[in-house]
Amino acid sequence: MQTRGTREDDAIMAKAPTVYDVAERARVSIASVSRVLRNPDSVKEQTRERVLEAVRHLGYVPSANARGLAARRTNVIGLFFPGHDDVTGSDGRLVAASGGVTVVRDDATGDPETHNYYFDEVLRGAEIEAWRRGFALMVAAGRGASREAIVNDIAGRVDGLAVLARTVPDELLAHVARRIPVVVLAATRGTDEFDHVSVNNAPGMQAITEHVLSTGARRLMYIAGPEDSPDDRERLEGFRAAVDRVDGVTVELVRGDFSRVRGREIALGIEAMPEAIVCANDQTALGVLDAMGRRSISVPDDVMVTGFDGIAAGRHSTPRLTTVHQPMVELGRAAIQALTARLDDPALDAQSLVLPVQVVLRDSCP
Amino acid sequence: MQTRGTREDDAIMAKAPTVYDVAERARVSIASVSRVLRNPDSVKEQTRERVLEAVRHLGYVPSANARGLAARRTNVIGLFFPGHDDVTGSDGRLVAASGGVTVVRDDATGDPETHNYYFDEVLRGAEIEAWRRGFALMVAAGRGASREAIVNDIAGRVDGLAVLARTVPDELLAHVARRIPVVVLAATRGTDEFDHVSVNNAPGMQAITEHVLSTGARRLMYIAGPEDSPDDRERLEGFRAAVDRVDGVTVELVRGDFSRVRGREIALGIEAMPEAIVCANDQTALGVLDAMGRRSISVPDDVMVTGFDGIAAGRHSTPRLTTVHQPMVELGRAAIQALTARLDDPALDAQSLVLPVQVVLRDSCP
DNA sequence: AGCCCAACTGTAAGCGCATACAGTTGTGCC
DNA sequence: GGCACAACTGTATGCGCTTACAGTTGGGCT
Repeated sequence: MQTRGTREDDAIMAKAPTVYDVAERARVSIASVSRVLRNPDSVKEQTRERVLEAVRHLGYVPSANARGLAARRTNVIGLFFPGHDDVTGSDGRLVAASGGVTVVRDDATGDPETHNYYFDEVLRGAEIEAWRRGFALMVAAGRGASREAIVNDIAGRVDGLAVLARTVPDELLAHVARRIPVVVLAATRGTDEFDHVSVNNAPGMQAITEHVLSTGARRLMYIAGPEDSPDDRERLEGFRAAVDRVDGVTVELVRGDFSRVRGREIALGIEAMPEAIVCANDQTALGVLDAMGRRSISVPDDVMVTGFDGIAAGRHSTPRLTTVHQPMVELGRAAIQALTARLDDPALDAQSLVLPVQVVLRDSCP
Repeated sequence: MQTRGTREDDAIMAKAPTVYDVAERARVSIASVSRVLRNPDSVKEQTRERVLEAVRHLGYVPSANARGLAARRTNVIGLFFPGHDDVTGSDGRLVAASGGVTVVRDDATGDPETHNYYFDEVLRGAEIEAWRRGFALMVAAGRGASREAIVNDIAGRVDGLAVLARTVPDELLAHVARRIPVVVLAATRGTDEFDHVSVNNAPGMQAITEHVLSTGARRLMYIAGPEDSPDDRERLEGFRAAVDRVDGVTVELVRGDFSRVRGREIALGIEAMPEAIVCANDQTALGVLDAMGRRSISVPDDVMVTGFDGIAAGRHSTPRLTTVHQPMVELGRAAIQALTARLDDPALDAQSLVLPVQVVLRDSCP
């Protein structure tokens, strides 16, 4: 029965072919089809060819579900992080306005970016490492209400789950952890039994603060992040450690929220300008730079500014931002590594990996 | 048989509980367990409570594999995009240098970012839309050699696949498309039968070029992207269309590669400075701005510069970059929408959605 | 020629769930 | 009190694959 290629080529996926279909066409058993796909060397070449021909001809793609069920593992790793709030187009209807081009003028007064580069970088690291190790990567962001459903859903789909600190309620995490290994990112180990991967927040902040103090500055402002952030807490500790070792330092502590807008707001409101503003993250520091630019206050001459994170935008800001670079991509990779290590050996002790950071001196505090 | 909670709570996942375990504990059939999870209202409240208690007590999380197999759909959508080349730590060993903080000075001569924000944005849009519609999102980047394996792998795991143009060989895509719907991003429809989602490249570039010409500029340089990019081709068309409608315009066309480094290189090498440099994307334009800064050539007074994409970095560059904003997040969302539309109705005609763009006037070409 | 063993290949039993269909129970009504 | 029917619940099957185990084949030996 000869079939013209085109005939089946544009068939509208009447029914996805299965091992049975392939086996029938190749005149072998389904076991042989499975072998050709999983362990080609265990099949005679001639048989293998017949099977592969059938695979190609039928457009066969094995079902990962069936495979996962039979093999008892999915080969997928999940990454869960705090959600980008769904601001854009809340009703979700897109209009195809083909031919539509509008022109607007952006005078820099509009809403600043809300985007957090941090997660992109972590995600990139995770993606690279996961596929390198033969795992697919599934991503999910925390949506307020449906968080539990999503976490449960993803937990049933993966062999292991990496979660950003504070994005999943402890109880839910504990529930999930009974089924698959969980690694927590950006938090050092507390009393829980999970693996952790974090960066050297306190020593990093301490080092950059010491650098600031080494310039002779004594009147400092510290713009912190949200109180429930473990990262923020550690950074503040590092800052205090540095400050406490030097006499005659005055500190004004302001609570920010890690955002650029808030950094700008705060900096616009400063009356008695300090000699240096140490920010808990880069976004905040960039907001401060925005404000100083607007107020025509020279950085670093009138006030020095430092950040923390090492996001790309800081390399191109005006002035270029002095900061502590944390290895975000490595963080993602390390999470996957920790997870695969535990999958290989579930009996491993819970580990807590702390990645090194780097103080990067640029123009905002030379 | 009473069991103290703690006993099982810290069990090291001896074996993930299944519906059978839950059913046994709740003294119901597995069908009822399944109903409680999928369709709670179809079960008497009292029974439901017993089941939920068992779920909680046992730490039960349903297997998506088994569910997907039985239900014949995975509820996962895949996103495939060109890979970030795996540059960092090629051997993959991480050293936990806890306590390690190094200090470096960054004088802006080092390697510029290689990172492409474009994909991050698209990914974000896809992620939002997928989960909103009840699909999980699986991401994969194209790795040179193993591309075929990865695409096949992911194809077996998802109900639909979104692919960035030119990242997957046609033949492979055709193979996959016989099993699941495929939508191609950032390319208008050619001869294939896939759904497409793209942006209004040509009209957008035409509009911004017209704006440049409206300032009176007549000697232009155009820095294009790689030749095999459909986006680039369309933008160049738009540029030409604008230029052709005005007399006395001279154009020098240079071939770039969409990267910031290359943009800088090219701009550093310019001898006869044009009145305006129109770039095929923002990264290139930012590189040009870098170069002009270094050469102390004033933008826009001595030369105007425009980009295309609307990445966040352009909002904060010096000077702020005039560009064409393309809705990257919307692109990702639209891809998911197209996919779900086709899943709902496989008989749909292949559609080609073109999203509108927006010319954003900022300081580099006011 | 007969035997043994290596190299293949086939058979069959699940993996954990959804669901059609077949009970079972409880309620309102005559 | 008995019947019809609604509201639940249980039984049984199959989704598409992996894999232990049981054939089958053929070549090298004696």
